[in-house]
Amino acid sequence: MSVRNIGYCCINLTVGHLKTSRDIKKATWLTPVGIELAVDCGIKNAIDILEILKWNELYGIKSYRMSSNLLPWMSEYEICDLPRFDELHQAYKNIGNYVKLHNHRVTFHPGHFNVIASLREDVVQKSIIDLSRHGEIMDLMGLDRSPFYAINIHINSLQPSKPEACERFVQTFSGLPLCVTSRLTLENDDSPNQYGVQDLYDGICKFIKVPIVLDFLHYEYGPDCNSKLPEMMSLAFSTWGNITPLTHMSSTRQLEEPKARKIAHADYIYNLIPEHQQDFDCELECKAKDLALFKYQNELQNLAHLILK
DNA sequence: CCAGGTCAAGGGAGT
DNA sequence: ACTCCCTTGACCTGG
Repeated sequence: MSVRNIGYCCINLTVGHLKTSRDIKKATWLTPVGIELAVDCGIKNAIDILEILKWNELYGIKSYRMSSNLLPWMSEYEICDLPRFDELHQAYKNIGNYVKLHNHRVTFHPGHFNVIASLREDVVQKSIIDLSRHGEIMDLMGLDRSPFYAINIHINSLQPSKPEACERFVQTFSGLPLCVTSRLTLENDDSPNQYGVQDLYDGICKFIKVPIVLDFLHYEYGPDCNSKLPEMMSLAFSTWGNITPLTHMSSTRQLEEPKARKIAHADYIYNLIPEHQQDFDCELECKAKDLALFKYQNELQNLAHLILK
């Protein structure tokens, strides 16, 4: 087996009381106590992240994507200026210590509003701030500045053209803080018009050190779909140096709801994660979260049992 | 207390 | 032109 660690994203459906995306709405944020409410959410979210990691450890799960809603409205302030910052920092340090002690891998997947290649300067600036906060939180956790702890995004712009958007991405990248550039990764898209592994490699990775996160479902529907998957895996994995590459796995929702759009994610996985001679980690993007991970592992065991017989 | 409406944000694709 | 999809369901109000 070349898949080393399989993880899930953000929500644990088994332990229902743990929440890591406590948030406040704009109207609440704008009240005089908005900032206290925001940091209170942040501290509670961080405490629950640690509880989820402990639960993961109990079940042998070493890979976990953290929510990007960890700290409400974080683009609106400097984290170190928050009231109760020491308390928040301690909660983050506890996470980082646990991650390192038990060899877990945690990542971020910041939202689609981050478009650092955007033609709109205001969008670029907001994206830089949001990505910086993600990097700063990982710094506060004491996590290495390495794409092992990936901050993974899409290019998310085709304007004014693919090559020019890549150029803008490369330019903006050089202005990002080290806490981001040292961890930033790029994921292949799910549409033939957008960015495949080859596009990312040619347009970005030849110029700056940004590893490619290969999403197996997106590969099916993206520009690379006529290429051989093993070759695309080799190409994506070659961008990781000596760091274990990260991948994403999911199944199309059409297998559960024929009328759903093919790029929508299913509750569970219906295909095996592809194999490769090189080890890699894999985050499952399933609506059923940890339940999907267990179901996949159980089916794998059944399969192995049948093969052995 | 619960159900339902609503929520900061970009961009592209499907209808 | 409008809705849905991606990332993260959870907040908040009115009954």
